[in-house]
Amino acid sequence: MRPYKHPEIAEFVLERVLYALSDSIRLEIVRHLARVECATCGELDGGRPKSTVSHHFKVLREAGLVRTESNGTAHINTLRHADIEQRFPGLLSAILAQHDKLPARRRKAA
Amino acid sequence: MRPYKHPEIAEFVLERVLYALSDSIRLEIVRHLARVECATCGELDGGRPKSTVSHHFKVLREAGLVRTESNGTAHINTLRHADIEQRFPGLLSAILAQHDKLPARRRKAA
DNA sequence: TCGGTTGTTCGTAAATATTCGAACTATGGA
DNA sequence: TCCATAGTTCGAATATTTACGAACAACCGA
Repeated sequence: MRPYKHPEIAEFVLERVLYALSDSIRLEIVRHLARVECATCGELDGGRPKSTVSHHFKVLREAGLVRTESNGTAHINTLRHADIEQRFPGLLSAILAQHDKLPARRRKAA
Repeated sequence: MRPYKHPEIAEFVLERVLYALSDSIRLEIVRHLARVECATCGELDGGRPKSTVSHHFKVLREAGLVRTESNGTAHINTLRHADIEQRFPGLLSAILAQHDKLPARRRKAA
């Protein structure tokens, strides 16, 4: 019994994906998942309340960006990188690449 | 005197761009502009009230996706394709390409 | 079985977005 | 000058999102 419904690739909707990624918290989660391959929700909460994080994961799941699977008491999240790539080639790569090439954002020291 | 403020390339914010494109009306406008190169607001209103369309153009302008310039009484809109490409390489192409390769969406006949 | 851990769901309050009519601005032509 | 055209801005109603505490469910170990 799987409590999560993940959309199939054919069901992905571009607007929904873009919307999911238009939130800084969710975009950060996706970037993190792109680096670590998989992680529990707790590892990605950024100190926010569980219910808030759960909401964002739900949005990401329903967009097709994240797959969540139960593993004991923890829930393992993975980025559906290949699925998104198949449906929207180049999209996720462009978004993730953008992050890497923003060197001046956190630099505050002169 | 130019009544519009267009952000510079360095001011583009990914989340804002994604958000602007996460709305079907705005995405449609962008797709249209990608095809025709330039168009007035009226040509892109889809029969909606002017104030509604004006709002969506404002969102697109502030995200950096569209440039609007007055030309007589009409306002000419152009997609800032090169600017977006420079800041977020591959992003807009991926989004626009997606539209072209969706052959099964409107096919309902067996 | 009792707890502790992990995350979901519910309910509600606050913030944001969307829509659209109405009034307004700017431009160009008769 | 007067009028029509093309869009913007304002204001208000509606809808959607977000945030988060509280209650709940599933799982595991002792």
